Amino acid sequence: MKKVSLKDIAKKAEVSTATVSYVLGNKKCRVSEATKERIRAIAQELNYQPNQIAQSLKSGKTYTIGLIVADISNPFFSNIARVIEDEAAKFGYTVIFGSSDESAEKSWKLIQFLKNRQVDGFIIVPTENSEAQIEYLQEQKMPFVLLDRYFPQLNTTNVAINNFEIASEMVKDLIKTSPKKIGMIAYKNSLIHMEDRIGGFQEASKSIESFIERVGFNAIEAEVELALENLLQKKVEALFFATNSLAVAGLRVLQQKNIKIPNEIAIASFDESEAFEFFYSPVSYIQQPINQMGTRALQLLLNKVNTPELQEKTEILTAECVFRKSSQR
Amino acid sequence: MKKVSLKDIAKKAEVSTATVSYVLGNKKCRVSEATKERIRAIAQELNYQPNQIAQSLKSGKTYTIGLIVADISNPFFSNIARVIEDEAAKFGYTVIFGSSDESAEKSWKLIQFLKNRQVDGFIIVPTENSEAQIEYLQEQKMPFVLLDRYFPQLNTTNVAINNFEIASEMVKDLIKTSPKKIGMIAYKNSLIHMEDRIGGFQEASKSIESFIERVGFNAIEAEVELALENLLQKKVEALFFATNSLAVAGLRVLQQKNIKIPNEIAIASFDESEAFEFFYSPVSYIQQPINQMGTRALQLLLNKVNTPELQEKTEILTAECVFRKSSQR
DNA sequence: TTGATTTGATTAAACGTTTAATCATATTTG
DNA sequence: CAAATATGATTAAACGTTTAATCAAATCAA
Repeated sequence: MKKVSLKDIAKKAEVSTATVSYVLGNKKCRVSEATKERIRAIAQELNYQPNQIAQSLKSGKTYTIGLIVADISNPFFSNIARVIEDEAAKFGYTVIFGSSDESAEKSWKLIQFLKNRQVDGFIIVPTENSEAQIEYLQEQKMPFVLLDRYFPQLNTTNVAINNFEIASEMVKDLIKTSPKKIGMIAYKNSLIHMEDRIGGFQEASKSIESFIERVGFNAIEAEVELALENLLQKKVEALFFATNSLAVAGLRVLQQKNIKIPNEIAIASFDESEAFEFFYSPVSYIQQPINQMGTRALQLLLNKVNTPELQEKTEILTAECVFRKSSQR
Repeated sequence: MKKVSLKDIAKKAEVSTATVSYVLGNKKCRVSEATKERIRAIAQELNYQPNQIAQSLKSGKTYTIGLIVADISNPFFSNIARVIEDEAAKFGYTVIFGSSDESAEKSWKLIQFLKNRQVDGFIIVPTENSEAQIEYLQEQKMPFVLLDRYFPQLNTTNVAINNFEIASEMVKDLIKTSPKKIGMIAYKNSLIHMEDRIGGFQEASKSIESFIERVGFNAIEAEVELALENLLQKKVEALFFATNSLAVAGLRVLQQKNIKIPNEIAIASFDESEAFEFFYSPVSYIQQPINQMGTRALQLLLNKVNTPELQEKTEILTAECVFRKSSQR
């Protein structure tokens, strides 16, 4: 069952492919109504579907965008992917995605890969040390939007949240019962979102003793356990997790060590997780505006795709604190 | 910064585009080493990247596969997507995905959409009433593999799990302390995976009184609450959830109604969820072999893509029961 | 009636590749 | 030394579209 092309329709209708193209493309052109009808009927009959590859080659547009996230299996990113997918579909765009695993090398491979596939633009959650990749895209005049994180020294279009302020707000709540020591578990990641979360933590806890433990991306379980043990030795009375993955790993350890939350230690976390609500002491968390993040990123990208010389801008959306029992001593 | 094409390299190297194509494509051909070197150097210098769109148009292959899941934001599917993505990348394939939301209409739109984008094949988690779509793909000789569910009456290649047996095993464990009544909450979905889970439940609980409540996909929260209330009225002493989403909604209600698990009611669920482990009485669940499901589906698809007349086959992988406290009375 | 305009459609080139067929030139063979 | 072969490269068509340029015939105006 060969694919039906314009040529097939043209042959059957005894006209040129150009005529068929004009008619099916609804271009303004001079073709008699009779011929139009005939062509449309035949197209319908043969169930003609235009070959987008050929269209893309001609037009230089693929109506495809590349989405690079840290890890599509992380609910935060899969939820954002879902939003972007839905929003893109509204405008006739398809989404191709890839996971960088926070590795600049993988990220570069993905960029090359997707660029060869001629995506019209990128939405990228950048990894550490990927500045050069971003600058490369700029040189190539390839439209893109950075999401979740960005590089302050680079003039790019970004969609992010008020990490510093919201972390500070959450931590202030965490220490409102005046503990003497507080701890934070964050990733070993120098990107702005992480630094801002840490900055907010420090700002809010500057009046008391604070400790920060940072773990790598690889052996989260083991490293978080170690980090937590260090903090327990310091006798922290409150604990702030920089992401949901860290919190879940942390909860596991806390539960296992049978530490009473919030009485012995009050806790709160960034991001959401289904686990938070069912932990015996429901976990306070910072809710990111995922829908907005996805739709804005896509909107800004499409703007750039359609208007190349647009000014770069950074959009900072506001997250919200959801207070539950885990932080109320 | 226009894109560099074979033509640009050819001009600079003062040879024909054909020669450049042969050299960069590493085809066996008769070109002197000197020329080869010159061409390769220029390609490197100009940072030539082949235009995959043009290649695809010529070859009829896009090295792209379409993945249609029920909902990419559901961890079960995003995890599978991740596995498929990684596996596909190994073979130089890209994944384009879409969420059907269990709607045959959306599924059809996605199939059309992806087909126009000339994907080489599909991995589809089919929705109810999409048999015609599947048959259409067969007529079109479009390679595809069905995942998670399939239509027994259609001769297709499928990757699924032993839903009946594993559900039966879990339910048998659930009733080993001889409760008199057991309930199940399932989706209103006539597809085989759901029917088999229900079948396994019935088979295992045939010696006692059993009740089945089925809820729609839309207002899960409200419907699950209603279903649960019905079952509570029947005074069931054990409860089996057909999926993680149903279980999470159910746990919410159970927690709110302050029902003691497992003492008042023993529970177990299909699928995993981060919530299960942190529920005060960790939830027993059926763990699906997600890695295998993804890799096998992709493998079978690539086999079909490369060997069109391959025989259809159904691969049934085995899930495992993970017993925790919630089912031990 | 002649020239200008409108109408309905075709031609041909282009997008960036791939690849069979062909063609000079150089080298080997008998 | 002529014929056969090997070497290094080019030509041209094709994939399925789009679209500017062109063309022939019919209609109109003067």
